[in-house]
Amino acid sequence: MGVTKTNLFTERQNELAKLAKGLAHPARIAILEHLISSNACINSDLVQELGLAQATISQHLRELKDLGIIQGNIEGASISYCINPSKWDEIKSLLGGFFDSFSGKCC
Amino acid sequence: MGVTKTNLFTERQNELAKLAKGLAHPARIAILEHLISSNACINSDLVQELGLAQATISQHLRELKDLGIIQGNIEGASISYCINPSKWDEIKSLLGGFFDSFSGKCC
DNA sequence: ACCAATTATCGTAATATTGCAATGTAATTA
DNA sequence: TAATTACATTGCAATATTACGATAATTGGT
Repeated sequence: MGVTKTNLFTERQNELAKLAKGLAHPARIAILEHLISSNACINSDLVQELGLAQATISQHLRELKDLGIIQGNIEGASISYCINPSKWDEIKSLLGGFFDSFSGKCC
Repeated sequence: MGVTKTNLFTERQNELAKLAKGLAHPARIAILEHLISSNACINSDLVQELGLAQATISQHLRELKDLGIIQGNIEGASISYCINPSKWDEIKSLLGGFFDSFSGKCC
């Protein structure tokens, strides 16, 4: 039904899936890459950089912000978005732990 | 439009997003965790383990298979699914590289 | 050949996501 | 204060995802 049965899964499984979903769009990957390389930037930069409409970028930024992956500092009339370092580390170790849990032996 | 403008992004960005999308559902996380801990298992096990219908599990397995994350070996009437070690490593290093690209310094 | 078990596929309904034009809001400048 | 700039939000259309019943397709045993 397009509705995920969240209650069937562990909190960790839901959390991992939610974070993965945050990364599950090339525009959001591109935004994060741009934030990383620019070491902070603003929405209008991104509209130039990617070829998407301002409303669309704003929507993607909101998703990343809601997940806590990025944070926006109001800077006069514009907003300076950047990576949230602590959340970034949290996700990194959560995903890292997941991928490390496979021993490499199989079948 | 619910349609991703793939052409706007780099191959790497699209690849990362596609892999993340594969992990972007708790059922698929649960399937992978189960495959890891069981060191191979079959669909009917998963139907017991998770509380989803057989058709739904089969659909999630197909997605993971299409991405190359898992592989299925026919074993009599049933199928023994397991992690694809080389693809697992590939994803691990791709994602790892992405998360390592952030220096930790910001704003 | 027949039947049961296992998995895949099809069809369909419910919901989610993506994208953008239009509009709203807040700070900035003229 | 009116115009401008920079984002955010709303509303909507197109498409994707999730879930499952029904129904194939394949294999194993009788």
